[in-house]
Amino acid sequence: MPLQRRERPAKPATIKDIARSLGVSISTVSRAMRDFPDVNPDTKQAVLDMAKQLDYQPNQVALSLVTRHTHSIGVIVPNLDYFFATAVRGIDEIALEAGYTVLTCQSNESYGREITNTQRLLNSQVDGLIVSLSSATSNVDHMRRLMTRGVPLVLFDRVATDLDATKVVLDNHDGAMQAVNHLFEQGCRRIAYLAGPPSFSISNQRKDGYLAALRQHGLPVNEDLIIHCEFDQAHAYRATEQLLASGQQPDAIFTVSDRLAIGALLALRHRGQRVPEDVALVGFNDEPVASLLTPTLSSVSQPAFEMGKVAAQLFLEQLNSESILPPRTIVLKPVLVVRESSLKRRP
Amino acid sequence: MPLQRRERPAKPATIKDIARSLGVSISTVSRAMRDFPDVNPDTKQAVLDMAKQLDYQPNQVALSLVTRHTHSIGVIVPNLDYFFATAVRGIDEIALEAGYTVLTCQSNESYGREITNTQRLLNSQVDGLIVSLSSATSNVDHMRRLMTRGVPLVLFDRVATDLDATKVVLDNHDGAMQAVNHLFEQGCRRIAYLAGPPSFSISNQRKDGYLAALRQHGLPVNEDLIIHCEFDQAHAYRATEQLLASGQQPDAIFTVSDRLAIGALLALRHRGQRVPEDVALVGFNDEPVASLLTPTLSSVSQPAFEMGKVAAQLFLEQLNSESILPPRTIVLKPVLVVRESSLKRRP
DNA sequence: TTGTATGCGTTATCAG
DNA sequence: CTGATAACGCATACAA
Repeated sequence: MPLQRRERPAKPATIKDIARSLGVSISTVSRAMRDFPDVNPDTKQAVLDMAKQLDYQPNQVALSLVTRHTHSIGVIVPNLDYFFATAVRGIDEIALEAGYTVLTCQSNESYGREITNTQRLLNSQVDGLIVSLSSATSNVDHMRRLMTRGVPLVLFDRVATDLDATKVVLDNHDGAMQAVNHLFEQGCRRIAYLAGPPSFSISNQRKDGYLAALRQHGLPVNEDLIIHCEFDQAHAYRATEQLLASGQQPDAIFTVSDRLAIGALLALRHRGQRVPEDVALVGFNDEPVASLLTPTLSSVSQPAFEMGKVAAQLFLEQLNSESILPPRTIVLKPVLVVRESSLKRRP
Repeated sequence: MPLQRRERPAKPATIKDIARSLGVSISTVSRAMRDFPDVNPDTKQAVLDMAKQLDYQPNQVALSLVTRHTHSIGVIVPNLDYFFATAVRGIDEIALEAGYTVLTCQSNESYGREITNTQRLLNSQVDGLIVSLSSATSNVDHMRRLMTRGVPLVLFDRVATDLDATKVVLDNHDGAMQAVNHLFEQGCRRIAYLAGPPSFSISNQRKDGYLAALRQHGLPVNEDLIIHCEFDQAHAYRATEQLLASGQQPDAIFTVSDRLAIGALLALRHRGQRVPEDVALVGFNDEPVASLLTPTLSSVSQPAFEMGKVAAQLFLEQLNSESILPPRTIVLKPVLVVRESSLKRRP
């Protein structure tokens, strides 16, 4: 006895089917469907009825082949953590109301995957790309090629300095300065910086801000208080332990992300250091978890949602322009959110 | 003086361009590109060279129009929180190695958006859909229509009971029982259940497990200890306050998600209730935040990544089958992770 | 081994 | 108001 198997249903109806069963030409159907002026109301109604009856759905692929655009935006992000998930929502928001569909891919912090994703999205004929680079990406020739080919492109957050493209970024320098200034005001003088990988541009911009703030307050720069580590909690934990074990006792740690701050917090706790009494702590990103930690974590807040929205707006602007617009960079301002982890003095 | 404007670059090269500049026919080019057996090695090399020289990229849209499939999978999720972001990574993992691209859309817990997304993805000719339903979705006719049209479909996590489709779900009943059993063993006898909206099937399955566990232990069911609220922290906070104010003092709260558990935890803390001494707490999802709370949160862990992978596998299986496979449901088992918030007794 | 012709579903141009 | 027909970029059956 054969397995229960339902049959494949009939192929989807096309305008051709509508035309045939109505005895009119396909061009008439095409026009009727698209609400053209010069079409007999009766035939139009008949077409619409038949379309409904046959459950007609326009084939976007065929349409794209003709019009050469798909009304879709390719988005490539390194991962879908809180920050990027929020930014993607921002992109989605704007895209949706403009009638665009957002196709999101994760590069998983891999250069190879970023290239694959770029290739695939492009072959799928997305109308352009909004990209945040993977941490492993140092060579941006693949992005450069896009621009050469005239593909609309907007980079956000993780951008390449040596690429002359439209960008949306955070003022990382300023964010770091806010954090360090705050720590200074709290009486901290030996402020450590827990950084990401040395190749990571965002991390370096924040480092510059950190250094600038130290200079501004006449504090010496102690290279031993600047630690680089991979971008996850476990590495931050080890890096912090190392820092404490080295005898370089800091009285504050500023980290390049909340995730690293969490690693640092756990290490501090493990070593019996009180936060903020012994060591104050400030993170970056202001993820929801910040307010749930004990102590609650001070953090530099990024307008992730806004960032996504702006990126999408710039993208659409570029798309709708006749000529290629000269690249520009929008810089958004971060805001320091002070919580318990850095409050040594009550005001 | 006119604005600086670069010109639009030339249109992308097609096989036709290659053919013309080589003086061969397009079919020869087509065959050479795809490594067909019967093509002269010399011409083949010439084609490949020219393709590189012209920076030829195959037009996926045109190809799709012919082959009737796009090698892409549409994914619709209610949001991109930790659970879904992880599940999407799982889908991505499997899809990538099978040569498929994943196009992710968020319904934002909106029924309307879910329909729009379905429509758009379908018109983009994705080869099928992997969907987790929005919380606002009660009518699943749009999914039913997909199935009628023979569109491969896999539902995961948030599925519809009245839809005979292929599904990947968690054994929610079992997860809830594990949680309540554990609380019972810890000496809790007045165990409250903080539920999601009454229409929410996952919430109800967990409720059934909760009730079953109570029965199993001979505990009475107290309807006042079952509270429904919206799916966010703020509502959970209010609901918990209400529960405490009502005089129905529970000695444990089991919540339908970690997010609700956090709301409950904050409310308990605010009311001066100690966790776990006065009220034990167990959440659901085991998000990373669980181990960062104070006290650390016991939670029922879902294999989100695995769930995504299985969903993608079932999807591909369906896609590669000649006939339409009879729908089946894969049930994954949750694991209770015990942490401080529910440990009244040290073993 | 290579070329020709046709079709995928739709829009657009040009005649009726 | 309506109908042919070419075109979009590619694959493929059929010829040569």
